[in-house]
Formats: sequence, C-alpha cells, structure tokens
Amino acid sequence: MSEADTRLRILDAAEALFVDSGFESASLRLITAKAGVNLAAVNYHFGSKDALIHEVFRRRLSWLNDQRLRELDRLETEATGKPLKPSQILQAFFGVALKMAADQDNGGSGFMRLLGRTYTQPSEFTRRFLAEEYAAAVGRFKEALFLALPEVPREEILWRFHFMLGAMSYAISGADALNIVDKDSVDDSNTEALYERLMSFLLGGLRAPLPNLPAQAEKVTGRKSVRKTDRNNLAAESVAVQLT
Amino acid sequence: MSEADTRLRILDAAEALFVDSGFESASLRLITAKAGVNLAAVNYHFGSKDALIHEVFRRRLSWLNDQRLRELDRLETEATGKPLKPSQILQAFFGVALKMAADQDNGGSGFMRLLGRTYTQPSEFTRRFLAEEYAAAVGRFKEALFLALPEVPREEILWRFHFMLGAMSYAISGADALNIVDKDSVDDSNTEALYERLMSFLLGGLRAPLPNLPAQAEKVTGRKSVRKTDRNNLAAESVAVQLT
DNA sequence: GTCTATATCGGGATAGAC
DNA sequence: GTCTATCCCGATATAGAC
Repeated sequence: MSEADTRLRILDAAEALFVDSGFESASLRLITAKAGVNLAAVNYHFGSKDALIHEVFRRRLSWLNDQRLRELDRLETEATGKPLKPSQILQAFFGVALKMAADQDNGGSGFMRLLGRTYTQPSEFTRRFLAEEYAAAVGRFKEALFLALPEVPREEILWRFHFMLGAMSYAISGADALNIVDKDSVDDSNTEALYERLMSFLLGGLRAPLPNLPAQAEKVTGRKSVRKTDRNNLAAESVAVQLT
Repeated sequence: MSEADTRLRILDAAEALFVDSGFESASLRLITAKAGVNLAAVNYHFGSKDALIHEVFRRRLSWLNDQRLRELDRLETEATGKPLKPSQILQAFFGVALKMAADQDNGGSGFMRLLGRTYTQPSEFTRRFLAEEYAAAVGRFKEALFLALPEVPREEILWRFHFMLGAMSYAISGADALNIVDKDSVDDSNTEALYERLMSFLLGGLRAPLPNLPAQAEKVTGRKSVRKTDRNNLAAESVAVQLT
C-alpha cells in the first residue's frame, strides 16, 4: 500500500467514525481497524490523534471555503460593482455547503454534521483551528452582507449570520434529528427540496424586521443609547420591504 | 452529608463538566471530585454513568417542558378558542427556553447548550431519551402551529420548526461560538437583547414565502406531483402577508 | 451511605525488529 | 513504512470494611 493511500484511508475512516460517535469514542484502534492499516500508522503519518483530527477538518474545510469564495467571486464579477442581493450571498455560502453535504465524494452529509456539532463545542483545541480555517472566507462574506444591507446594524447582521449557521447545521443533521421532534412523516432524501426549504427560511430570517432592542449601555463609548433603539426601528421598516 | 445532597451535588457537577467537555471526557473521577463526594457514590446513587447522564437531562427537560406547556395553556385560555398567533407560540416554546438559559438556578445557558449539541448527535442512547422527554411537549406545539398556519403544508412547518431549533441552539451557544466567525464586536451579555434578536429572526423565517419545491414523487401514494408545487406557490403569497 | 482498594478494561503512544 | 509488543495511564465498575 502506498503512503498516500494509507494516509487517505486513515482520514476517511477517522472522519466516518468521528461522525458516528465523536472524537473520544473513536479510538485509534477502531480507526486503524476500519482503515485496514496498522495501529502505529496514525502516529507515523500524523504524529498524534489531535493532529489527525485537525487534518480531517482541514482538508474538507479548505475545499469548502475555496468553493464558497469562488462562487462569491463569480457573483461579484457578474454584478460589476453593484452590491449583491442577500439571496445571492446566502446561496454562495449556504448553498455550496448543502451541495457539499449532498456529495458523497466530499464527505457527504457526515462531515457537515460533524462540523456543525464541533462548532458549538467549546473545546479550545477545536475552536482554534476552526477559527483559522474560517477566518478568510467569513471575512469576505461579512463584508458582502454589510454592503448588501447598509441600513442594518452590523452587529445585527453578525447575529443573524450566526442564527443561520445554526439553522443550516440542523438542516444538514436532517431527518435523523428531526425525528426526535416528530417520529413520522418527514423525508430528507430530496436534497433539492431541502435546499429550497432552507433558503427561504434563511432569507425570511435575514430580512425580518429588526428587533426592538431594549435600551442599554453602549459597549465601548458612552453614546446615548436611546437613539440606538430608534434607529433600529426606522431601519426595520425599510429592511422588511427592500430586500430579496 | 445527606443522601439528597450527594445526589444533587453529583448532578450539578456532572452537568457542568458535560457542558465544558462532553460526556466522554467528563470522567467519574472528575465529576465526583468536583462534587466533593466519593468516587463510588455515582454508582451507588445512579447505577452507572449512562444512568447519570440520563438523569442530568431528565430533571432539566421535564422542568423546561412543564414551563413551556404551562405558558401554552395560559395563552390558549386567553385566546378563548381562537388559534394563537405564531409569535405567541414561538414565545412559549423558545422564549421559555431562553429564559431558562438566562437563569442560573436552572442550569443557566450551560444546560441549554448541552441540549442543543446532544440534539444533533446521533448516539442511539441519547436520542432515545431525548425523544421520550420531548414527545409530549412537541406534540402540543406542533398542533398549535398547524392550527395557527392552516395554509402552510404540515411538512413545511415541521422543517421550519427544526430550523428554528437550530437557530436557538446557536443563539444559546452565544458569543463563544459566534467569535469563531468574528473575533470582535459582539456582546451576548444582554439576554433581553438576545431574546428580541432571536424572536424576530425566527418569526421572519417561519413566515417566509414558501419554497418552490421541485416536482418529485409523492411519498406514499402516487398522486400527481406537479400539483404540489403549484399549491405551494399559491400558499406562499398569502402566508407572507397574513401572519404575525 | 460512604469509604478505600482493586479488578478489569481500553485508551494513546512508542521502541525496536523487519 | 510497516509491523508487533509493550508501556503507562485513566476509565468504569465493584468488593468489602466501616
């Protein structure tokens, strides 16, 4: 077996086991057995289990974020200087992720589910490299959303982006998780339908009227916080109408 | 130390450690040390680590779902037979959860974060008792939503409910997770503001225009699937306008 | 009910032969 | 590069004294 082969087999086996039972219960013994390689091969090729985990994420995330940025580039080129529509930005970010989740060659829904879970797990170790891998792509998408929604406070956009990530995570977890809520009558085999469902939900949330924030102290400077609520209400009117 | 005391100390310590580092890394040694009790006490009081995990969820979930149903009862009594507004239903389900997340006496945000994560983890063990604990409450809320949104296909409502759970989960994970996306400038200390932000996002998503579902084979019978798309489009118009 | 001590297992990592 | 054998640790669970 060639070196590259062994590496790949380990990565694939590890990913599958992480998805099914988490980082801890997937022991090196299980991983190497599933991969059909020797136990010691993991330490030889990756150095440690942690490094293996890191690499499992790195290879998928760098591909995913590449695709996302490529799609964003394409849309921005087409738009010739005009700001993108929110729906286009969401399509580039979430649509590409859903497409990856539907593609067996790139880890299928398994990896995306793993990613969604890991995202809310506050382990310093996973947090650090997720931030690294995400930084570049997220920065671009943030800016695109700020441009597309100039009247919406930036903090509000960030929170809604965060909420959208949560919805996507559960969407990809699919009927498996939904069946906790309702044992019957839901079908997630149709990825096209899931995409349409999720996109209209996300767009609805993103362009919802702005919340009535309670007056509060500003974070850094001491500007009059009363104004803030007013400004949000004003923006709410226009936002609910203007977008698509 | 009284028996009840020991039980409680173990439950609290276990919950806190599960939140911080998951079920597997929280060993009985860590749990009992943090609780200030003897290692053997866990097996004496709960029988096994799995049973302890189960009990950690049961005590919080039964309280949470009690509160949710109480609030739903109250709203339905007030409404005297008329269907509730979607916003009221969301308030009873998600608002109560956020309130619990903000209340240190009931586990604070810790437990809710743990719950959100566990929800997407496909372990048979956790899945089974989550379904048990949720069944009653979710059934009532489903029915309330069906009544409140008679023109929206039931399957669509279930998916949107699922998406909303995802958004809530991430909302409660809070700035810790958001900072993966953006290292600065976000503040989650204000739970009132978080509540308002999340509610307007959820409502926007719930009442979004219905998706354009691709034609597909019906699930059980072979009724003409073309009609389905048309029906959804029709409904979309009314739904986007009618709700609040 | 609570303790100490221990049985038993499975984990990650590594040394050293091939 | 890959293997076997093994070290060392920490996990759950339990037996038996108090």
